[in-house]
Amino acid sequence: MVAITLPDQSVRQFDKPVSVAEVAASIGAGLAKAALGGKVDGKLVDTSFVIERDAALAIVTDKDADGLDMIRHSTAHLLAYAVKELFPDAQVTIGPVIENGFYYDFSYKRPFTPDDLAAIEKKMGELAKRDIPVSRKVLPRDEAVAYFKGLGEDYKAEIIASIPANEDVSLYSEGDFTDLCRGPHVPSTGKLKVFKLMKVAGAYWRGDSKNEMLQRIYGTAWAKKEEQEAYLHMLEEAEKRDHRKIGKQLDLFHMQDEAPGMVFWHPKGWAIWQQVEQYMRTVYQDNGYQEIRCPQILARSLWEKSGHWENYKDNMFTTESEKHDFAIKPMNCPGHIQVFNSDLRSYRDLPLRYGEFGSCHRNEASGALHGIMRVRGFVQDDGHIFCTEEQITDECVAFNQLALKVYDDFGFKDIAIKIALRPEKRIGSDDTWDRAENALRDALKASNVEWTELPGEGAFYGPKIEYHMKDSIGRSWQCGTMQVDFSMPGRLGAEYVDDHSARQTPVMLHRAIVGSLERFIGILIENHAGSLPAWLAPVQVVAMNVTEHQAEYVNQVVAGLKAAGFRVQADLRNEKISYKIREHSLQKVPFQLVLGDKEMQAGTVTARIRDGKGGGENLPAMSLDAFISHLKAEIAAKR
RNA sequence: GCUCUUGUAGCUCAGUGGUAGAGCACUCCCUUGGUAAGGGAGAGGCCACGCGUUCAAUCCGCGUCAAGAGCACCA
Repeated sequence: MVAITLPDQSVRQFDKPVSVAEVAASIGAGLAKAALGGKVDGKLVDTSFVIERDAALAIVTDKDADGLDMIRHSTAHLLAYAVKELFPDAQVTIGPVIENGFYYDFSYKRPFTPDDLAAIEKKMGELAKRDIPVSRKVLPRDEAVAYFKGLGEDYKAEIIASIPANEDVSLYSEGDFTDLCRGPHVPSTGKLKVFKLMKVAGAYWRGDSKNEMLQRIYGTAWAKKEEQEAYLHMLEEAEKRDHRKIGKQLDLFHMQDEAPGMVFWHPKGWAIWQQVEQYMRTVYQDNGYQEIRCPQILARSLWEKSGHWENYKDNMFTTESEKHDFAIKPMNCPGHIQVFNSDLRSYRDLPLRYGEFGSCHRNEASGALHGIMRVRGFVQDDGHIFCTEEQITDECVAFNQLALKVYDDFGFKDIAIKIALRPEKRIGSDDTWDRAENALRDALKASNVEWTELPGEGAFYGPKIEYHMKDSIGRSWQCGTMQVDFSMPGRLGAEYVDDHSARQTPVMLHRAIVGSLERFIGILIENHAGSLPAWLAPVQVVAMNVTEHQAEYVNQVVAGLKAAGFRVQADLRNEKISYKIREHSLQKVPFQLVLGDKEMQAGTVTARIRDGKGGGENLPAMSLDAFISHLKAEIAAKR
């Protein structure tokens, strides 16, 4: 007798071992048809899996996250099947599930073209329609190696050969195609209905840049057509919001060949920058940080002490003067330690918090550069806190609160917090790491927030908290970080005098909230699709005349708004009012003042608001003072 | 850095082995028009850079630089 416990805790008795498919069929024909796999005592299996003894079973369908993963994984195999049909001499390698889809890497004598992709996708559709059964069999490892070697699939053979010799491996077959795979897979290709191949690109065999470059085909797959359409729509939306495109359209910045990875900020882009920087400056001022400024270029001897010359040289721009080597700073922390060291510090001075909008340069690999999101020259809201080990938790609690407030002010409400824990390669004793990691956990616990932990992802000198913000189309960006560092203060000779007159080395906390301002502004642009809220908008108000009679009145209004501290422009051009409105609408100006004879005679302004519903919406005509109050309220609310 | 793709007017893009075209933007003229493009004329390019092949190269080949996608990288 086999007793199967279903998720609703009901128990079904079977008089002999029973497959997942049979259990599904015993529940209902609909479920039998929908079943993609099963979860037996928490382990995902195929529908053909035979349950030999009492177990808990959940039937997996496309309504479960596990089911969707199975669909994606099986679609990756379908892709490989189609490629082998069309290009028999291509070799298969691996094909995992990734976020929103899957990929499969092939070794082939030439790159696949877009035409190839279309042909492969068509073939996949045909193979899916034929509803070919997918079957699983198990072979001893050595037999499997021989099998794939015999097929000329050297990469597969290599993968299997790295599995321990005494283990069996599972093979999945559909039609003439057999692939090594841990599984599980959907029972037949007909379950795969919604998929699309996205792009092809190179990728290294086993992810190592020393290895051969393979052809990677990316695809997306979903349970329902509408889900795929929503996903494709999101991608389109992301493309429309591309900060590089909007940066050009709104005349915010440009980049050119002579300065790869570095930004030329135009007046409007720099206006945004100034808003962000000035805002972050008040954050420093209001939270116990002292702003400082350190040199851009420091001598090699300092970088040798800090360890950068040895470990980070490839990423630093170096220069030389009168036979001495220098490096342009890639980060601000060594400079901040110099300021700390410039005086004899007491434990009473701690925690000592320094902040800097320091310009840093890193020689990033050319292929890593991306618009203003990944650059070689950048500025961070970089701060360092010198404190004692006992103070770490309190400082992290305060920082956590501050970071969340800043994200909220910028309109990011959905923040995921993670702690990156000790990596394999690290310095410091396990005891120190225990204390540091627990200090971060305690801080987040005390802050009453939830977090996830990332084992092995910490920096070599200490663990860190990471802040990931979700943007308006659901993408996640890591910006803020709080890192505990037990190493650099000692290396660079930072000390303070404790309450027994003994010299101690402080702990240093590296922290940033927005991170690189370049990148953060890129994120802001994409998050708002260029329509920045009034407090950040480079031009907050444009005042325009309907005919030239009101030119003088426009100038008066503009002068009044300027005096009130707003970023405002006049548009007195000899163009129709609808033409001007269109232009400033495309420029995403939040408020457009249309000033004609009506307004001039009444001494009022009519404001057309950007964020109104439909094509365009006006505020009621009001006095200039009333409009100034309205604008001030908008800006104060950071809407 | 690696693989593939790309580089033509300020912008978005056509195009050809015989030194180039459109729309928008720009300048001038007409127009003074009330909520997303009024009309006309004009100016504007060493076709990324260098070296080859050719009678002739923006186009073909090689190299360099830069950009894009992905990979690797992000201490």
